[in-house]
Amino acid sequence: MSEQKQSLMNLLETGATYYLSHISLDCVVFGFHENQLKVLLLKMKDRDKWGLPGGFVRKEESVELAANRVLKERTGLDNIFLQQFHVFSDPDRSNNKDLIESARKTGIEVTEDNWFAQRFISIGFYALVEFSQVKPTADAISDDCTWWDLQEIKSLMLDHNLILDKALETLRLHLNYQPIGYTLLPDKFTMPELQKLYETILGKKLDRRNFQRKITGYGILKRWEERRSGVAHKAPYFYSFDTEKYKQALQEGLDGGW
Amino acid sequence: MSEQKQSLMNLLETGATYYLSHISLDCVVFGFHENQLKVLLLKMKDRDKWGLPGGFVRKEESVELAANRVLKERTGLDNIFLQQFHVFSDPDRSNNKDLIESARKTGIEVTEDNWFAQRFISIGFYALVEFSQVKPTADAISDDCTWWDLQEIKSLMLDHNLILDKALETLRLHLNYQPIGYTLLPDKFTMPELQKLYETILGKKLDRRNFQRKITGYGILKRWEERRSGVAHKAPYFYSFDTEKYKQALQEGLDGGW
DNA sequence: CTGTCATTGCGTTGTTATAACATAATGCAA
DNA sequence: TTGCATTATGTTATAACAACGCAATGACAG
Repeated sequence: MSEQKQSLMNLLETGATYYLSHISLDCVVFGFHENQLKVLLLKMKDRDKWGLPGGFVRKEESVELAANRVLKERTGLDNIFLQQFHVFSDPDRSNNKDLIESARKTGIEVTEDNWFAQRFISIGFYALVEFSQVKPTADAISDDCTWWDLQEIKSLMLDHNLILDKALETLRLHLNYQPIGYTLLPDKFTMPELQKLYETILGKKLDRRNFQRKITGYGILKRWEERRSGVAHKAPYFYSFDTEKYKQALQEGLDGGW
Repeated sequence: MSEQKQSLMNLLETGATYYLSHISLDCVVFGFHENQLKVLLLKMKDRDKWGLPGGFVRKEESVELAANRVLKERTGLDNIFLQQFHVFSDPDRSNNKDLIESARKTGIEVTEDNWFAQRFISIGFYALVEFSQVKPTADAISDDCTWWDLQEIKSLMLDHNLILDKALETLRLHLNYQPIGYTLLPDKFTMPELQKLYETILGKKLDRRNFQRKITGYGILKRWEERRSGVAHKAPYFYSFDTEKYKQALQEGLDGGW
């Protein structure tokens, strides 16, 4: 028996003992690569359906801890920037039809009375991670785990499209009073890269010069003498976030809006 | 046996059959009266502890529906403006010590294995209601249900202070891109009353004239010819919300910040 | 009836933030 | 060397905002 199949059977048998019933969580993991906003998705076993990485809450942990644990398994990363944003609880959102179907494809029948087949209320989290640091790893009910361009994502399993939309909406709102980027970009980045990140999240173009003025006005950036070379055209400066002031801004909040 | 005691025993016996396990909800109900922001609280039976109105989620309903149901029982109101804002899930936040203690005071022993004694994850909602319309009604584990001035609220049961603080924080943020007042004020109100509401929520003074310009600029108010009379000093105009444009503003969002 | 006074309604001004546009500098490529 | 796309920095017009002035009002005291 494959390791994955073993792990799934294990979940089905012991789920009820280790996890809280009725409660699940789903994570919208945002990354940024090649000037594109990416989302980490899992492909359901032997099916064409994709879905968000998710999991369950152990009997002794908080939902935040659970989300961290789940994402550690999917990305290899610790201490991910995580934010819960909504609870999805439509009674018809899931009897886990999709998950049960995927289990069946693995050769495991899930009965109606199984812990896995119950109604789940899902707590939505969004995560902002550094693309290059992530090692996408599938879970017990999935074949594949990869990044998707936000624009290319079509129909997802269950209500995951709804969850994704709500996550993006929330992220856009948070942009108005929170600095964003520290967890999404590499240590050193250029102004055009940071701007592109904002433009991608907001889904609209911004003026280069006004963007620069505004973002530097927050005082959370420090500029290096060094410039990016190798690419064509005038070399842009490298920037990094001033972690001290960044964290301060996270707590105290910014003012402006976009 | 009292009706309340009967209802509590009923809950303890049938809770597991009708409600989802591990999931509860708590509501921070805001009202506005005599230029004060009020919060609806319940007094735990025969104890000095007060707490937020809360409840559980029936097996076939969404958490939003559950919150509406609970608040209908506590306030007599339907169609309350409700907003979920956070999930509280610290594993130590509650083994329902306070509720069990209150049940004991009623003369009911709750055993460790009872449905009531399990760990609960609570979904926080805030509600904005019209003070005068509310008929505060205690529940099975409480003695009393009344409005409290926000400033006078001291130590609450469990983590309810945390929940209250988070609700207020969220409300303040929402003020930046949502019109507020339609559900908190009577049909007709004056500009100073509306301003006082904003000032109370924000916890700071605003300039009369700038406030008027900004709020009328949203185009969600209509002014009556009529003025408030009887009170001393110059009579202020009455205003009402233009429900059409108000709802539109709720959906599309406002821009400014306070 | 009359003057007082706190409050309301409407208006003005100076400052700051924002949007839109201009110009010079840079570094690779032809 | 020149062309060109891109970056860095600067300027200007407009809109938003904060701070303040002043006349009108209406209950109240005398």
